[in-house]
Amino acid sequence: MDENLNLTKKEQVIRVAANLFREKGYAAASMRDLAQKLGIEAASLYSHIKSKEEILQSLCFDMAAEFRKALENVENQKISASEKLRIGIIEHINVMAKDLPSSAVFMNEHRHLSRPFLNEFLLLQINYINRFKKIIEEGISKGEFKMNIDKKLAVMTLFSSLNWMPLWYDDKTNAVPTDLGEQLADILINGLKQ
Amino acid sequence: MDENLNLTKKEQVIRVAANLFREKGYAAASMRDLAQKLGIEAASLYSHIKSKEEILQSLCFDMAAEFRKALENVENQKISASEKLRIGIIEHINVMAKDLPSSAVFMNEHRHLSRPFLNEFLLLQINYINRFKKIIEEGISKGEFKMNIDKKLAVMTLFSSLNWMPLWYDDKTNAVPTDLGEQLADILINGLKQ
DNA sequence: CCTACCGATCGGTAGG
DNA sequence: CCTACCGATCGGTAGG
Repeated sequence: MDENLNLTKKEQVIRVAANLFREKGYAAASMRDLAQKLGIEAASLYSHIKSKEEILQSLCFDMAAEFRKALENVENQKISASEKLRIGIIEHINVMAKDLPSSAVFMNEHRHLSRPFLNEFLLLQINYINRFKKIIEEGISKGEFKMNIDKKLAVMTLFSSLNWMPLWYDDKTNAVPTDLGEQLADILINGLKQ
Repeated sequence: MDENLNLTKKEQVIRVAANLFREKGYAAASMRDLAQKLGIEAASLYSHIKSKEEILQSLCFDMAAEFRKALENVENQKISASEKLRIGIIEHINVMAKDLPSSAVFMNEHRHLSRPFLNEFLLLQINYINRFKKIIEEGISKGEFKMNIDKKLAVMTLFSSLNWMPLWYDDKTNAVPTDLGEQLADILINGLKQ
């Protein structure tokens, strides 16, 4: 079944939960489903985790931390805005590709976080988006990007493409993550047009 | 509360349900929630609808039909592929803007359809995506678009941007739908670069 | 459209 | 990690 690798039992629970939450959605996935996939009784889950929501919190905030870390390495480099955008996209996609189920949960299920965790999560997300927006603004002010772009639309287009990827990307048939990132950056920066 | 307009009671139920499903997700939204928003008892809902899922089916398949209809008007025009793509995007966004809650449900909640409805829905969706893919392929073969584009990536980028829009678009602060469509088409076709 | 209610399932706990 | 179980809530029906 699932490889043990070097994961603690708690990590295994969270890993299997990520797959389940992605598949059925958080609300529709029951702890009994999760227990069954792990080969134990539902009550036994609670020796490893405090609650169903604790799992969701781990998944959402751990992914958020990964994304933030990856972007930090990009922002302070002395390169053009297009280059920053390109590398930022590649890094984001690489983070997702390392854990597609968690990425899908991060994107689609975070709304089931309870307060105050939901608010905290949304703040992190807005902050991350704004950092990409600044890169786009830098590109505009330096004359690399067109002046008349709708910045909000541009950044939401970028994020939509990035976040949707875990829903259709397949390791087996698609390009390796870095190539995919390169191509996505190329489409957004240079367009489809010849 | 909610305007009556000229809607039948069933249509009112479905309309309020769209808002509720968008807000909480289909699985987490209860029929008691829905009844409360309508000012009636949960049991009374069943004089108007057969089941919770019937509502989801209406929402998903009605939106699907709207999208298909809009695209048909575009495909057979004798215009360039870029023009078809541009108009196709604008039409898609106009359909969504007419009913943002249903659009959000269409995008995010269709996976809760039971079989065989889920399969039927997915076929419609794949068909629709393929029709956009053909426009992109036409653009490539006619030399309008770059030859070395990853067609699947291009079409998924397009769809991600389109489908994500109901989650952030706000009638009050954002551009009118047609302008938004124009700008999105411009970003995808011409890119951000100066 | 209501009251009254059903069986099923939910997340979680007690105690070992 | 298990058995046994809890109160709450779910979608839905019967009968008016």
